[in-house]
Amino acid sequence: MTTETAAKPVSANRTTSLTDRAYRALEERIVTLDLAPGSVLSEAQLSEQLEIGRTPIREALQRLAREGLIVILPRKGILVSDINPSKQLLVLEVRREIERMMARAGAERRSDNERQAFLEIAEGMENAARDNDDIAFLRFDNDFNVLLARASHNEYAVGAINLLNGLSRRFWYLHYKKAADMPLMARLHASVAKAIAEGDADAAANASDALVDYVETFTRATVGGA
Amino acid sequence: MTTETAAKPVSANRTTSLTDRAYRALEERIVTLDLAPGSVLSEAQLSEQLEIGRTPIREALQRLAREGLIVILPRKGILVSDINPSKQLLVLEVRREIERMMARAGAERRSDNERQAFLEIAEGMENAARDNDDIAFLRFDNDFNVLLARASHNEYAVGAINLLNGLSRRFWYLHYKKAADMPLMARLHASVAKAIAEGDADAAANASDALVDYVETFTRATVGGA
DNA sequence: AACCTGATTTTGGTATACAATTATCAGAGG
DNA sequence: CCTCTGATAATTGTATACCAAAATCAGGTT
Repeated sequence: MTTETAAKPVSANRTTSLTDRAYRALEERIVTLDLAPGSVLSEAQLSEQLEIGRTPIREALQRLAREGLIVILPRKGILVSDINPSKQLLVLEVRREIERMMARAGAERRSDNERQAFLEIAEGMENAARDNDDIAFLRFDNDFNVLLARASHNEYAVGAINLLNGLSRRFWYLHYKKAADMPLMARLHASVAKAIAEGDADAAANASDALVDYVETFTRATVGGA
Repeated sequence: MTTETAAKPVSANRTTSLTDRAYRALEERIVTLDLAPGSVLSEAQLSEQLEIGRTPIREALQRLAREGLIVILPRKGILVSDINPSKQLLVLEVRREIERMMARAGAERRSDNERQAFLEIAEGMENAARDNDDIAFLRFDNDFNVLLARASHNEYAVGAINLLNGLSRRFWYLHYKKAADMPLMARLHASVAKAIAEGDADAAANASDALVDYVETFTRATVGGA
């Protein structure tokens, strides 16, 4: 019963498949622009680089293609998709709906533990805004996304939002340094977290909309600036 | 003109990959309950049945798993997921948001051709309601979904809704004969199509909500009835 | 310049083999 | 009878070699 594998000494994980590892490695490299938009990839090349067979590579690539991070041109090649602000607005159009729904669901369905975690994130976000602490903000932002996914108690909403996360994260990674008002974003996040903690679904929905409003304004600004 | 396999039309297969064909075949069999919930599948068995190698079968299965139609138990097997009304309500919770958004977007962005097509579907739906014509309703329902996906001009919304279509269609296939009020559903569809054709985004959103309201009521009824 | 032509590269797909894990089942022992 | 044990089978995960189809490109020919 108590198969307590206390130590995993050798290689880190037998628990994750090579497909998952390939997916995560490639997603990270694309989102952080290490693999720039327009880059040409090939299964054989990636298989050699990552020291993983073609089968897991293929499966990881198909998932990335579904998420819009790469484009597979049959019998021609694979290329990293370009960053398109107008498409980014379409992504936001969908994110707005799902995030509002998740905020509502979180406010109505969060557990006691989750309520406490939202409060801590709200506090952390307000501190990050006050101290202008980028690192803290990024950490709490990630925590917030994970927590909201869990607290919504809707696996299908999580699946839908995960489909969009890659493109969103990449756009953010490219542009946030330029013109993003981090303290404002942190405060907007704090509002959502607080409303969810308080169980006020309407307030959570409005706060979520306000957050997406700002992100959309920011995104539109990059279109005009281009 | 080379190898004449009498039973198989070899015609249109040049354009679709075997992965797609396997996906479509399996999705159809699962949605129509030909592969019943709880059925145990295996890659080797499917590969033999469909006369397709394991690679395309695997890729199709991973897509089906993402959509929640099957569950892959690593190194154990694959089984067709069960039909769970409470999960179905979670699916609807997400569908409601995306469909409303697509209805809005369709009203604002439909082309002239699409506007005309929506009008034809609205008329067809009203006729189907009047004549109590199930077949016509199913046909127009499919046309409507395809058209709305196109007219929304948002590929990411389409991707998100496609994730949910399998589970929705299966639930519908199982239950619609029992208690669904087809004429009412047809009229609700007609309202959405009409509002989109008229370019009235708010009316389209309200009509979409009304449609999902009915589907949700119907779904809840199956929970109580079970 | 325009047009073949063949080599090369790429993904799509098949077949096979092996590894890791789990289920199954026969049989021994109580 | 029941329970434990160990061998065996079954299943997915992964690697690899190979072929097919299609796109690309570099020459060569006209």
